Amino acid sequence: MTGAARPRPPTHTRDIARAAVRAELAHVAFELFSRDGFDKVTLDDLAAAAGVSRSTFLRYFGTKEDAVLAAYDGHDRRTADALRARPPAEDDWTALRRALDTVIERYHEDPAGSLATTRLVRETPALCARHLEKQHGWRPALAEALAERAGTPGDVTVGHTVRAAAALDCLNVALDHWTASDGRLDLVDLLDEAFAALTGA
Amino acid sequence: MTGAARPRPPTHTRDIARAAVRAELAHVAFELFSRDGFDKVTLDDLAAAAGVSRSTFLRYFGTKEDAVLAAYDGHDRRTADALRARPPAEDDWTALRRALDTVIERYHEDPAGSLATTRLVRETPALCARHLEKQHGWRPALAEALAERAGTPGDVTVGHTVRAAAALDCLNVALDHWTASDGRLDLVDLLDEAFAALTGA
DNA sequence: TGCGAATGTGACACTGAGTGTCACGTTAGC
DNA sequence: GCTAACGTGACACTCAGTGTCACATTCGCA
Repeated sequence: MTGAARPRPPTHTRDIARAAVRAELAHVAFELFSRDGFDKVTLDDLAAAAGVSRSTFLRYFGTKEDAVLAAYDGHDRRTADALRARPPAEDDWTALRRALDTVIERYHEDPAGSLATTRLVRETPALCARHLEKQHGWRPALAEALAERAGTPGDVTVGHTVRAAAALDCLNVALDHWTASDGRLDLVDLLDEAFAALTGA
Repeated sequence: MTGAARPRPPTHTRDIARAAVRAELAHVAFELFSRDGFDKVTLDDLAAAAGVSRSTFLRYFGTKEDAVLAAYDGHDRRTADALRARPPAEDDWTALRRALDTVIERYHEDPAGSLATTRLVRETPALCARHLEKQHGWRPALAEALAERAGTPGDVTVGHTVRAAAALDCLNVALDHWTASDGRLDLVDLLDEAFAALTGA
């Protein structure tokens, strides 16, 4: 019965400030990584460039990789929510394809920035690996959303998981080609093509 | 014109000995990891347990993770070869499914060992991540094999890549369920179910 | 307005992974 | 037997990531 149970204080001021600092740190980090290469930049470099201590930087981002990959935070929840919002009668593939529009949106909002980020991630083995790992974590959320759509929440079948995974593959492959084309190819077309290759083959 | 161009000396004795040492090191490492947990075991522990120096251990396996994941070496090449060996008329899905029998075989040869390895990998974030990364590297080889089957070697389409990726997902999801069932469920059935969820949905 | 607690930050020490280098001993080829 | 290549061990080094501590600021509350 101590005052331990206070997860959210009355004021959100701190949280807002914290988010702003986080964004600024991510920005500085991205600039350095792009200029010098991810591996060449040390945590000390980042801290110095951002004007904070190494400790502080690591408090905002647990790892060097996270400073870049934070850009993808929330994609899983948003996609899962979009999936749940699709008409219940819609088949899984269509629902997944439409849910991914939520992700694609972000790329259309800032094509140049998205392209630069994607390119950095794909070209840096450490980032690529960590991104793969994080994205792998999206799978359960999507599979669960599919199970809910099927009217059996909590009962995630092999099928739900496989389809969720395949949909993420489609996204990745489409992004690979989009990046390789320097953003000239249409992301929507690429994603449609990827899904088509899956459903009708 | 110096004697630099001699990639393979007359005798293979060294290579054979090297492979044996490598296998022994992997075995010792696996025992330690299983007993104490991957993260608790340091490179010094491994070296001491194997009776070699830390340097030597790192020469055989570039990273701690590789000492475990070396078990999967060659799976990509074998699967791609199996894919190329399938009848040209066979559709991609069937060919992929059959090619994965090559991988499944290994699990039937030593179910207990495979189960232990798979479990260790899935339960250890660092191993899971590294495995994901390595397996991601199989994709191009499989996609290229599909392109060759299509009579267009070198021309890897979005479809080839997506189907290769999806097939690997099927393998992973099937293995997840197999591991979760302590090896009681049939791996072949699980893999069939995964592919079925993909092709007919 | 002032007090106390929580919180953000910096400084520091520490562990452990991975890299590179060098010297030594063994082994293989001639 | 001589020589060159190779495997190994012993270091030293960099850097990521963790944990701890003290200090300062800020917020909640009286």
